[in-house]
Amino acid sequence: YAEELLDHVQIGNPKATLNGWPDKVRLMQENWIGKSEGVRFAFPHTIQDASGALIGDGKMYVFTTRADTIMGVTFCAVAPEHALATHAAANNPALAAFIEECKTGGTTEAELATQEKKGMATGLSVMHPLTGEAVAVWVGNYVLMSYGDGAVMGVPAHDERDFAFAKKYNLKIQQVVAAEGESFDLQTWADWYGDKQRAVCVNSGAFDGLPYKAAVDAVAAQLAAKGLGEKKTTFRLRDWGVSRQRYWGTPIPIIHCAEHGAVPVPEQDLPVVLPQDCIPDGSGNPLHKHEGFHAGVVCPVCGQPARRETDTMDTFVDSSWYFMRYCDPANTEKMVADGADYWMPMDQYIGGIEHAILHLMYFRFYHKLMRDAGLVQSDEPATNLLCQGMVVAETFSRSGTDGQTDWINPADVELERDERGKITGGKLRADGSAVQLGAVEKMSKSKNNGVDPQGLVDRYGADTVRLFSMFAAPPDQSLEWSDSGVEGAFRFIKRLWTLVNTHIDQGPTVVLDITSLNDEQKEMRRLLHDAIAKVSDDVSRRYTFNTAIAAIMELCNHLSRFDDHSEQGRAVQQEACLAIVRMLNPIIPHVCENLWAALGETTALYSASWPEADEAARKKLQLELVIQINGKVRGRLEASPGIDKDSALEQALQIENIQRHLEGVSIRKVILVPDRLLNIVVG
RNA sequence: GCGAAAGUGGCGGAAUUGGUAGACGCGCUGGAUUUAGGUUCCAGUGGGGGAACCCGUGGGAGUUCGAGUCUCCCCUUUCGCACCA
Repeated sequence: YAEELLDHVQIGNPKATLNGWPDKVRLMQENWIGKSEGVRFAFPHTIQDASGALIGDGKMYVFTTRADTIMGVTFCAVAPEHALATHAAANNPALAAFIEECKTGGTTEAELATQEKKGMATGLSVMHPLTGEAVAVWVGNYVLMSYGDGAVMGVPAHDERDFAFAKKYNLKIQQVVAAEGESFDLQTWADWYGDKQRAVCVNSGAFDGLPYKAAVDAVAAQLAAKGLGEKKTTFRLRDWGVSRQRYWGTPIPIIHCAEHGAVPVPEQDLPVVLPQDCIPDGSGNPLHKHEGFHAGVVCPVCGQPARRETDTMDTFVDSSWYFMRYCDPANTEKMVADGADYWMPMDQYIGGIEHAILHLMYFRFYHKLMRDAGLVQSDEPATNLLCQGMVVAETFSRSGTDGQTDWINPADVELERDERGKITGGKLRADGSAVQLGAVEKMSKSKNNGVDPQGLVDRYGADTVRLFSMFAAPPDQSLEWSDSGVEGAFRFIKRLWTLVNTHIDQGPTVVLDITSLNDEQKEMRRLLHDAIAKVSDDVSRRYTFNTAIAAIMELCNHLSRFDDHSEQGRAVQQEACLAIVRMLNPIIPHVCENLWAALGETTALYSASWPEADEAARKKLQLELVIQINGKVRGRLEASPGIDKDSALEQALQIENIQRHLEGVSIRKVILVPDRLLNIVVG
């Protein structure tokens, strides 16, 4: 499935269907799948093992993306675990010791990054597939058994790692690729040596003059003619071993019989259920030692006593399709039923970035597997993906009595600020002692900077905590926790409550008659319907709930200044209040349900429709045109929408400040951005 | 080492298609109310300057009438991968 997993997720691939996924995740999956197109070919040899058989049938296979440089091969390197390495080490204690050293080498990131490229000659040689020359085989600590065939061709002139290796061990460096305007220097590596784009073959006989792609094709054709190789696509993605020696996983329904081997549990005996009394003691496979799990188990074929499979499945197996059970919760007969056809693929999946290449790869793979088993109709499990950010908070510390750092919870700290308001440190609430301000970090037990939302829910209510969480940052960014930010959210809710109730206290309103409104009332409605349009777009398309809330706050600020107690003025207020309550309902539902009823509505708020922007109401009566001179703002003027360049310029020239800036210079050009700005270019 | 993203006031963040940088909120300053604290309300709040104005989106170049936004180089931070032939 590697190819299909790549095609559907790859950015820019015509077959891609996951365009609603973040680019970051798509790229991570692409790199993880690691598709690499090249040539797999063999170096023939006559090396025999102890029994006299040819090792690998006399062929040492390698994989390369640079077949065009095949005439520059001056050595080969194999992984320490390679059969040829093992063979050579049998009579070579120094080599055996080197191989052991490679195996014990560190595998941490830091160790790998600094680890030196090391090797040792095996004394063996293989034959170059095209020239027939002998090529020495080395063991290299940088060659991975798990990728390709565990062996590589060494072309030091055109691979940076091979170059370093050849320098270190005095191996021959043979230039076989040239680039226009560059000269090759045996002493120092230059980036162009390995650049496919600029490469043209030289010193390569029949291939001379060919650019990269043509040379690869020609080399592959020659190798194929000799029966030694062909073009091949290699993937970094490997098989998924689903079994685990764990108690807590889905049992694998297999019975092991001494005579018949691994036999599937008959369907009528499914499901195999985990024993409830198994207590893992940390040693060995817990189910293997649990006799009750095997009691009475017989081979389905011969009926003789047998034992169950004791490995369980990786929990990633379960998380790869659990969500489809929600589509048909009452169905007890099938793995998935008709509901999955209706609901899948899911429109929006939300999860942390930490799942980018584990769960999110497994569940895509498993979905394709289920599709090919006829269980689901779709190709992919989720159309859109949102990776939410983490919650972070400031850290506070002080030195403890024994010299170690004590981390103080932010809830116990009184902040100290300088006159600008910058936080400089803090004091412990309990005893007033100074604490040191640290970095803003992911909430954790070790840094003691976690905040319990329950305490805030008790104090301010769930709506306040919800509002702050949505307002503090866009959902895909990390959210910095701030107690004063929570208080700000609480203040807004109180202001909203006062705003709506002040309106309600003035009594019932009449039906809005938009034809009879004055300019101020029209302007208030324009602000309202602009806000509805923005909030609708933010919530449904952009998922920027923080800016949606900001737009509603702004609208509330305008509405509290709209002091119109006329019948139609109050009708406008009623329209605005009802729209605000509906827009805020998903975020602060408890408050909104109350306000909705108080505004005189008798149906439930959750069944009310989302407000729609009235485009006619959004037309501006007057607008402010910014006047720039050479791109700098020098004035503004009140204008009617659709004002043309000439009349805008004419009016702009009346402005005193504009006149001053035009003294002694001539106008070269005038640019009008309709209804926004006028730029006068002078020189 | 490779790949990706980001860098905007004191802070979280806004600026959606190259068109008024700093929306909204926090914090801070001043004022009103209050016995006081808290709450609430009003005004101010990027920097410099008396003002006109100048400077300002990590640094440096460039494209453009116009750049936070586009291009190139550099710096820093964060994330991902790990010798991938």
